[in-house]
Amino acid sequence: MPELPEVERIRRQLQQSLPGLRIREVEVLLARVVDFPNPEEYERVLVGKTVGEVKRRGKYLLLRMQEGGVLLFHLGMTGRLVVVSEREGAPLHTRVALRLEDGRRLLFVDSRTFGKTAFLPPGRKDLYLPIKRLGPEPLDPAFGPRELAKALRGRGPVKSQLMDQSRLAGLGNIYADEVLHRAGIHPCRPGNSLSFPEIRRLHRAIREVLTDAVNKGGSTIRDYVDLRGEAGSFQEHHAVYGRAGKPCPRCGKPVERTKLSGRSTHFCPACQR
DNA sequence: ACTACAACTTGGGCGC
DNA sequence: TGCGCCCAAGTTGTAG
Repeated sequence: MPELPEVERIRRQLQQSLPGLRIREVEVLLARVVDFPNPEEYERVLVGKTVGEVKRRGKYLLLRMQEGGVLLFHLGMTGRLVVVSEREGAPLHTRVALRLEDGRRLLFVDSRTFGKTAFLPPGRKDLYLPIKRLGPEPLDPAFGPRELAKALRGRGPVKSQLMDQSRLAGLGNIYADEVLHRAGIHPCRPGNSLSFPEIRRLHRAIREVLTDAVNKGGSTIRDYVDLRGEAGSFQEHHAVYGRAGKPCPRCGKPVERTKLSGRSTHFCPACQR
């Protein structure tokens, strides 16, 4: 589920509660969620480390350790991070548990197990290819229409290009649909067919939708909750995603749903050209 | 180098 | 109630 706004929400909450805390114990409950190194080494190497700054890159959460190295999480479709007090039990589908020095535990919970975690040793962030391959950050001030134009090279559908993490980091199925609606661009348009004014509109739409979504706590379709267990509210503002057959908020015509490279795609046939 | 699709996995919702 | 089918916020690997 979690796309850039949801991950950013969680990042901010982690940044408020974790830095300065030491990890006392690490328990991997499902080995295959650990991408690197092997689960035993992951457990061993994290014990005694102190959490520093919490960063985000695309949909990845990066917990810098003060001693060096980075603890990484990708939430996949249903992944959650939860902080529980000393006496609270771990929820169903807890995959990794980190006990902190204040007694609380940081839990990685994921029913579908598409999520991943890894520990990247100091100075070895480049060894983790998924991160190395990520495209630019859409909310980075340096990301302008020119950078977007670069991401939209080639004649594939613009929506697929927006979701391609190596072209642009952070957009998934929900926000790709929402952004294209706000810009008035049809999801099936070849990326390289967009005029520069259209690119500027799309660039603006990306910044506006993502910023707005972060401020509204992200979108909760089914599973997403933030660190405190609270759902987002941006789904109430979706113009097209999940609204097939309902009126387009701009023109009132029914929103259509189709399939584009295997993903359900929502758009207004009247507003999006 | 493209695009399309299956695979990974669990669970919810729907029709019968 | 239950079974079977379809669907789901993501990524990766393979086939064409």
